[in-house]
Amino acid sequence: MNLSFKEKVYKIVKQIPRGSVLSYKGVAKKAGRPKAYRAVGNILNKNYDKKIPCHRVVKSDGKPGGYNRGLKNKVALLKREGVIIRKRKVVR
DNA sequence: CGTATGACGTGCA
DNA sequence: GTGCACGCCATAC
Repeated sequence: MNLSFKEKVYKIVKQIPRGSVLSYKGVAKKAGRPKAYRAVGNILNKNYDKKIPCHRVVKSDGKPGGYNRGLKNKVALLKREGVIIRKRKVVR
């Protein structure tokens, strides 16, 4: 594979449609490494890119997890896109 | 339900 | 070359 695991993760996250969220584990699975959910969190939190809606990636519990640009901003962005946040969790 | 622990894959300093 | 952080799961209390 030409692409490193992190590059695959970026590609998956970039394909997340507006108003939708995906868990770190879900991203890892789509990236071909379902057991590397830990790595996904590490990569996305440390490597923010404007082209990557990493604010649409949350924990399996629906909790926001981490965010390089500020956790409050992450929640605000999600709400702005139509994602409802209740008790620090995503309502589904 | 909240807190704690152990084990895991990957990237970075 | 080494250690750290990240999130998830199971188990325990």
